[in-house]
Amino acid sequence: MGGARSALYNWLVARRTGGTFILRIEDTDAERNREEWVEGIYSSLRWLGLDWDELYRQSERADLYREAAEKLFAAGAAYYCDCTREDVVARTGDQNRGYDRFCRDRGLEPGPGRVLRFLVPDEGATVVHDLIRGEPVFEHTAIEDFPLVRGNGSALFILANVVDDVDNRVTHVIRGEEHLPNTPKYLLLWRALGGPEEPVFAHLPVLVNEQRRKLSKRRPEDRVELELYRDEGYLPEAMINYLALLGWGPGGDREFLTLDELMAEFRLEDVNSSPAFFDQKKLLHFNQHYIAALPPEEFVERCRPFVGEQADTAEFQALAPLVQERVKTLAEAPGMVAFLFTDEVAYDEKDWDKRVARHPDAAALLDETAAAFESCLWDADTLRDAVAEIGERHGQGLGKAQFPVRVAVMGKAVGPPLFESMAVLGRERTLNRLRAAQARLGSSA
RNA sequence: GCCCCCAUCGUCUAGUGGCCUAGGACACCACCCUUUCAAGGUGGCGGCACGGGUUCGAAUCCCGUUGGGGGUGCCA
Repeated sequence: MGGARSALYNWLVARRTGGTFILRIEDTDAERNREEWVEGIYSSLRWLGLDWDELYRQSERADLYREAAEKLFAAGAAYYCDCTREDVVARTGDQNRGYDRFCRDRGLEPGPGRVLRFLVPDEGATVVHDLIRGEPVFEHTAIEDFPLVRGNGSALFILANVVDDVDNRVTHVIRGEEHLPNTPKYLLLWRALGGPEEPVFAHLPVLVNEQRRKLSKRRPEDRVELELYRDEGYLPEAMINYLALLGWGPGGDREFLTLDELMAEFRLEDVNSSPAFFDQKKLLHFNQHYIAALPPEEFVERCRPFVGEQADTAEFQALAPLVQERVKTLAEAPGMVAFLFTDEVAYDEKDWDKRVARHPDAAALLDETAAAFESCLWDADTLRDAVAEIGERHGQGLGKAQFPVRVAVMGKAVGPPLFESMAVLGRERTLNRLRAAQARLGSSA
């Protein structure tokens, strides 16, 4: 989720400035990389509609990184080190102290198991120019001699990133705030590599959960995978809109913006600097709004993965507008229209019990309604008037009187408007269901 | 521990020294509408963390305190 928000902001900046949006797969750690995760990135980005101009994987550029490492070592900007984590902790007595520079002057040559470390200057400080955070200063004494290359010869992420960013002439580094502490290292490396004009940085506020902790894949309840939302029937435009608002606002009282509007109005300089809670409830509200705003034909189209081929029927089409304003996700659509696609109504037993079995006049209501429906005109208004009149005879308002009919025809007490639904269902099927309900009620009584 | 970041209703935000007795949205509550459920409408609840400055005037600028978060990996 955080990555998607970062991607969106990057995409927005690239598109509005005529820049190039580069998708780079940072898979330098072969052991942790999984092909399905990479596929997940592609499909999620495509789902959101964030198209990329260039694509490459760092795992294909190892030669470039090796070359840069050799150059750094030759120039004395980096040195080899054979200390293990345990060695360092044993010497410093501190789990979180960072590397103690033990190997700086040992003159180690490259070799298996030896990491290449960047030699951070003892003096001075590095200033980060950040569009969102101003100019944080990092004293070099507080920066450890960080590793660039693993003992197995592969590049770590910071080396790969700087090499690629120099190579790509990257102008904007827009990423999560958790990377801010890496930035002085990035800058030191950039300069050591003789990079051209430095990029401008924008460190976005992190996305947090209810406990105000950074959203994490490790915590399933954080629900950070986009696929989860796609599969539950969230609309990408709702997700985009909501994500854009996490850390940024268009000013004034507007909240609903299309991708095009975002592109026109988004400014990195206006991004907030404090963490934002990813509120699934508000996302749901956005989704509901976007579903209701869909043209009915498109709603039907988008429901197909959830409703199946039956989504194409004229009955579903006819009811679509009434369904749209009653669902918050596309996944709820089947429950709304299932009654259209069956001959045998599946009763919700609770509703049947409460609204039919224990309804004082259910039997009479069902009988009279069935009789009236035999020959009346078949449109929603007529059907409503008929039931209203029958209800009146029993001293009941339409709100109460419709329940036995509703449960008989649709199987449950909640759903799309009854009379419109019956109009779509047709006389024969409606009558069959009323009779089935009469029989069921009679046999249980 | 050390480094860095952050601080307006519960949440996301508007607000960039006077337009603020702080506006909107989500959530929540009430009422209206109503064929269920929704949607919609109206109203309500609720906030500038605290303390010092600067200024005629501060939510807005400065300092400090407190609180929260991130980093501190041969992960990214």
